[in-house]
Amino acid sequence: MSEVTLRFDGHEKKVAIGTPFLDVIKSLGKLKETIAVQVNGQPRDLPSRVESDADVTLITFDSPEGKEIYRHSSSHLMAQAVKEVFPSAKMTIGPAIEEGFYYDFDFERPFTPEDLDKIEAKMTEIVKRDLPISRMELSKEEAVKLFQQRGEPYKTELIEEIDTPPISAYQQGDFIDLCTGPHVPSTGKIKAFKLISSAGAYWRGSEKNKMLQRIYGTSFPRREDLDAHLKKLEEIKKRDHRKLGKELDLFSISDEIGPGLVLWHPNGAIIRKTLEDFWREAHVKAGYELVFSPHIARLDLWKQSGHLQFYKENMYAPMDIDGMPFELKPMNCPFHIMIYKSHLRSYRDLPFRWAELGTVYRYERSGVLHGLLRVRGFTQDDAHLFCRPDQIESEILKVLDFTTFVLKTFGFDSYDIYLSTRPEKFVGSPERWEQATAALESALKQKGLAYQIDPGEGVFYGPKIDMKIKDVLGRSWQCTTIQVDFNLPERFGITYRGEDGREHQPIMIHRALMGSIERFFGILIEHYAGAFPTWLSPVQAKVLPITERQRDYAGQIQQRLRGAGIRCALDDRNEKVGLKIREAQLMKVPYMLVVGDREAADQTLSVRNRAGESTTMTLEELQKKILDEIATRVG
RNA sequence: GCUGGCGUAGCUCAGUCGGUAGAGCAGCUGACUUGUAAUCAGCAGGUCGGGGGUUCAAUUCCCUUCGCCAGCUCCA
Repeated sequence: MSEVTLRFDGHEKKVAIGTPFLDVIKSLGKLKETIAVQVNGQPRDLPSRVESDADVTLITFDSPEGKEIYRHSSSHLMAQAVKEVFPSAKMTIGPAIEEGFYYDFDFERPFTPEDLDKIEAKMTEIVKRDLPISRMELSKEEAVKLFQQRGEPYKTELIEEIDTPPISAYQQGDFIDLCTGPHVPSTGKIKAFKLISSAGAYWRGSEKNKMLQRIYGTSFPRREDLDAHLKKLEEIKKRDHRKLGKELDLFSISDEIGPGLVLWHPNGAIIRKTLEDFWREAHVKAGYELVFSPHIARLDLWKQSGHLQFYKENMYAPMDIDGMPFELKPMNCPFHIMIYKSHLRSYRDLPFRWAELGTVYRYERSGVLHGLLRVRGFTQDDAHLFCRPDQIESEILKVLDFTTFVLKTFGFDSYDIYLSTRPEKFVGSPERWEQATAALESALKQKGLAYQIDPGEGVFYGPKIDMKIKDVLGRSWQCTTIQVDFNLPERFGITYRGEDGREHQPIMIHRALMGSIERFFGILIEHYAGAFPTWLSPVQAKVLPITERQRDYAGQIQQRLRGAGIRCALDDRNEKVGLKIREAQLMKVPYMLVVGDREAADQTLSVRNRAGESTTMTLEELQKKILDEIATRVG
């Protein structure tokens, strides 16, 4: 029998051709954690056999590939269980996703939580059977026949579209699913799993197709990892900005006003005001100028901008004013362009950086509205830069610096960045696209920011950089977008007088850092779990006198702190201090200032923070501490 | 928009297999003068999301409409 050499990371091993990788891994003592192998870069099942000399990497759950395989095998396990419990369910597709997996079934009714329990119990049983999972390869005809026999029409539809034979399928017990693999070697490998939810989903994601029943689940090799994940889901629930928004009295959305329209209560409004002040001040410091624009404009403006053509489905019906149609604005850009157009512009003037907290209204389908994260009226932290083509790169560099500064202020320092390039339908010349895309890319590189290219995902009018921030729970949120626009300058015919005395067309860059104030606020609520840093907290300190005897002293403290610019409240009700503390704590007030006879006598404060730690300090010390936290925006 | 679920007091939630509803918290009133996450007592509070239908009778059953939630799709 001939031998070949397998090269593992750091060592080699000679094995006989035809040996299953399973045996090789077993001999290395790594069978337990190994899910599959990569042979010369190709993922393979453990039961597959050694064919030739090769570089072999062990795939474990710790790698993204490992997770994918593990979850995909989990989805097969679930599908097998569903077929055993509900034989009439037709299988469709069931991939691994970010934090788990799902499988879509065509079933006569939605699955209930009780169904999920039954399915989960069946999964446990199948895991106990520890069925070997084996790969089979079939011709297209064989595959179609097989799944026809098994009564799986969706599978045969999928097979019909595959034109790279052979077609592979995986079998465990008498369950067979169409799949490219690889998979874990047996059902017993799936250790800890949980079915999370079920909901409708369209066949192939199109609402024209039949609604299928999707079951979401997740799985881990170790029980404690599953528990940690479930705990995180709990934590996410607890942080839901809609729940905290109500509890902390930050905002509301009223039926009587309409869906997707936000009321900012005083507690939310003061946070917004603080955010906006910070935003404006930072922009002025970064060389922007502030502008304002109206909420409606003549329909003709939107015709000229092209919004009426390209953005119609997000715009509201026009209103009639003195026989003239006007339109509620879905964007701010045309207004800023009109500011540009109000003068003759010279190349010496460029770039212009005009920023506006511009409130826009967009029609969103009712099913997509979601708290503050998806609304119909919102304020963009918008800016438009008008520059010469040779200034694109330096402007983008500045925007990137500025963005990271702004986001860091809120503790967002980890991003996923996407560079979207020219789509199939586009305006402007390919050369311009190339130039602008290169400028964006070069700026990202100079800043040392890691990014991914999203080919063809640019907007029709120009390439863009999108940044997703990662919150404290590791969830990502799309906020920042930086878009080059060749279209609007063209449509509005804006120009500047060049060095050569001729008219040139400026480049326009749209950018929003937070995206929208509403959405960003929603993200912040969840990010901070409602416990805002001192500079943002609606109430920064609350004086809690123990009895009526300390009323005067408490009042003086409040006045002093208020006078220093600190948002300080006073709870002088005839209540026990335990209750006052409880309420202030639930409202997540950063500093609770307990004053009793002792403090009044010593002219001190018993300062309790949100963590429940108390220290005694003087008013001066506390004031300095709070002012310092406000100034540095930490704490 | 689609599919499913839900809508009962300011909030969180019970309940009625059809006979017009109940708790805790919040609110109000009173007592208590209080030491680091809930003092006690009393009172009041709901055309059971809106409209229509079936019925002697609807919060309950049916239809419709609005809104919310989850998912799909789409996006700041």
